[in-house]
Amino acid sequence: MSAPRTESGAGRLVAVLVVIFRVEAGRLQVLLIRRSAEPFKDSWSLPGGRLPPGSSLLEAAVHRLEVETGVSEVFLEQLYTFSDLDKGDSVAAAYWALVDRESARLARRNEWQPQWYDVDRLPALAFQNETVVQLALARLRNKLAYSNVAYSLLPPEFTLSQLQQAYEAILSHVLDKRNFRKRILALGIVEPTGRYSSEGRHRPAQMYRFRERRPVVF
Amino acid sequence: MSAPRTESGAGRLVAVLVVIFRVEAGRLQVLLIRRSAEPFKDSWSLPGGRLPPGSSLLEAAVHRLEVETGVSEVFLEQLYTFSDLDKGDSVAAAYWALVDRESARLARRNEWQPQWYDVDRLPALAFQNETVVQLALARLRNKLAYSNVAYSLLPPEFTLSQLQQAYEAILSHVLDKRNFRKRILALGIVEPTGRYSSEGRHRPAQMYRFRERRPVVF
DNA sequence: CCAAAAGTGTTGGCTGTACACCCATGT
DNA sequence: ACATGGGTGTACAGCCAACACTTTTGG
Repeated sequence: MSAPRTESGAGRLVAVLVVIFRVEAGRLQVLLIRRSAEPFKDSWSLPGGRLPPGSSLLEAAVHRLEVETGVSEVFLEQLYTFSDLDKGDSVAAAYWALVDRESARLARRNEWQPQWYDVDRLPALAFQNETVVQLALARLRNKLAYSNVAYSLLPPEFTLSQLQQAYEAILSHVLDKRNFRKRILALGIVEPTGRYSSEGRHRPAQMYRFRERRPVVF
Repeated sequence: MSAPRTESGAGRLVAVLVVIFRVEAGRLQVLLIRRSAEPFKDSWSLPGGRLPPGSSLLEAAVHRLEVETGVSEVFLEQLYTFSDLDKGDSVAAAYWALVDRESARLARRNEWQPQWYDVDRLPALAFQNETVVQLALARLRNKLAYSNVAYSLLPPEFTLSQLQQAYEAILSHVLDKRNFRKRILALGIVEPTGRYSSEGRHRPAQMYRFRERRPVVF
């Protein structure tokens, strides 16, 4: 049957995890927390928690993201649901999100000590959270090519060079400037705002914004 | 936290659904069953059931597929996990699979009356199973282009015309014969067996097999 | 005038698409 | 002989990758 039978017996423990990425100083980073409970107490893991009764998976993921970073209107998508991350009998629905380093601010006062880590220099993680991160990273790299996911990685206005730097950080290889601009402009995911970045000791740069601040796939 | 706390209180009900496709007589079909329990008793739905204690999601999906069709070595992949298919507090992990009409044989004696339905002529479904089917269909169409998913839709040996017919049934539009053959051969997902189909009142056709009988993505 | 980043075009290869005819077989 | 499906090639267009110099500004 496609749904629960009304019957007795405890169900499964359902957890929700969120892989939260940002780009900082040309590095792709993931948000990790220190576990405050057993098992794996004090080791690093992805933020997450038990799915509260009455809450949908998405609501729980949004809430967790908001608790950790303070942001909510960002790209957030289901990644995969795992049932064998630990030896217990639990099911973990993983989500992934992209946040802008300026608007995402970690709650410093948290009992778990949230920290950003470069994806290519992760510490040892609880359960098999490295698997989850790797899967999220693969999805991210994949979606970069044919969607506007990056919209929530950058501030509302940005230069094409900044966008390119974000792409390079994610893909971890350099891109040709002219081809990058051609491709992005041809995709039509951004448009010029008419304003110019003045923050250089250099030539001012045209600023752009994403046409859509929600997921669009091509 | 990324996993269960050891604590009291019942968890969630976790269900596993499977969207099983086949191609029959040029039509793409989905397997449906009649619900034998409330709610939605006697209406059609996707095969599924509660995730048994101690079982992983994949094991449960494999098992369900095997119960319904008798096959197990086929393409089977996680689709999406829903938490709002019904008004209850359950979570449903959906999988999708492709089976060959020759080897998949429905268990006739089931209390639920499994039946194949054309995807474009579904009856009213319980919960929001139409959503699930539509999502699975989108994934299937998408994956056709850059993977060998079709490997479990056809018998071990088949002609390129049969393969093309399967593609056309899934995409629901006709394909150019020469371009199709060029593309499939260039992808390298199939190879000639050297044998010839003799089942025509027509010219015998070269038979092919898939190089890999497990998912390969390009 | 120097350093630093912005901005800009062309070419060649590859890939995908459109399109029509002949062949082998069975009846 | 005819009906049925099997099998094949070419030409054009769009896309992607490689590649280097000039401009603007601040110091």
